[in-house]
Amino acid sequence: MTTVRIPAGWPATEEQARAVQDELRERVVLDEPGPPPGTGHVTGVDVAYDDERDAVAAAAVVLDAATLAVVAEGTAVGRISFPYVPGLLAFREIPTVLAALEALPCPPGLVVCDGYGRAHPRRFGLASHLGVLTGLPTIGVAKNPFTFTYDDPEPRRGSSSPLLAGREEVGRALRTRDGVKPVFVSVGHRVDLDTACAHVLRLTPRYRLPESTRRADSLCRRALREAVAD
DNA sequence: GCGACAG
DNA sequence: ATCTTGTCGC
Repeated sequence: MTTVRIPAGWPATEEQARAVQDELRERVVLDEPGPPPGTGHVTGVDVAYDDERDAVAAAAVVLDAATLAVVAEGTAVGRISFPYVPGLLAFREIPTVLAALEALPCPPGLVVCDGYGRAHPRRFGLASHLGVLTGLPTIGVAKNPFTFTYDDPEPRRGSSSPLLAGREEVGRALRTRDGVKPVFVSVGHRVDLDTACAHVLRLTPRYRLPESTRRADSLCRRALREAVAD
C-alpha cells in the first residue's frame, strides 16, 4: 500500500476548486462509445474516511469483465485533502484514488466511480475529473439522485428513465434488481451513456450496486482500519 | 433569503 | 462518509 501526499497547488478554497473544474471540463471526451461490455478489465474505486484522525484510504479493484473475478487490487492511504462540499467531492477523493490506481500491477480498463460524472452542477463530477486526469474511460454510479429529478423506472431489472437537470438528460436512473431502488448512472470520460448502463447491468448479477464498487468499498474500509491501527 | 445537496 | 443490534423477509 502507498502513502499519498496532497499535491502541490491543490485547491485550498471552494472558489479555486470550481475554477479548476471549469478549466478541466473542456477536456472531457463524450464522443467515444467506450470499451465493449464483458471484455477486458473493469475497475472499481472507492474511498473511506476517518475525519477524527484526518485519515483517508482508497482502493482500486480490477475485475475480469467477463467473469467478474478479481484480477488485482491496489490501495493507498493519506490525509484528507478537502472538506466534503456537494459538487466538489472530487477534491476530497482524487489524490488517494489516483495513488490506488497507480499501485495496480495491470491496466484498469474501464473505471467505475462511486458518485457522478456528467450529472453534476457544472457537468464535471468525480468520474469526469478522474477520467480527464488519467485518460481512462470512466463512469459514475451513485446511490442517490443528488439534486436531479427522475421518474421511477418500471419495476424490472434493466429498465431505466432519464436523470434530468431541467430538460437535459445528464444520466439515467437504472434498475439493477427487480423492485429495488435504482442506481444513478452518468458518463465520465470516453464512454457513452448506453454503454455505461450496459456495463452496470453486467456488474450487477446479484446485488443493487456493481460488484466493482462493492469490492472497492470493502477493501478501502479494511485499508483504513489497518492504517489507523498502527 | 432559506434549504437541499454525490461521498 | 460515519455512528450501529436486531430483525423482518426472501
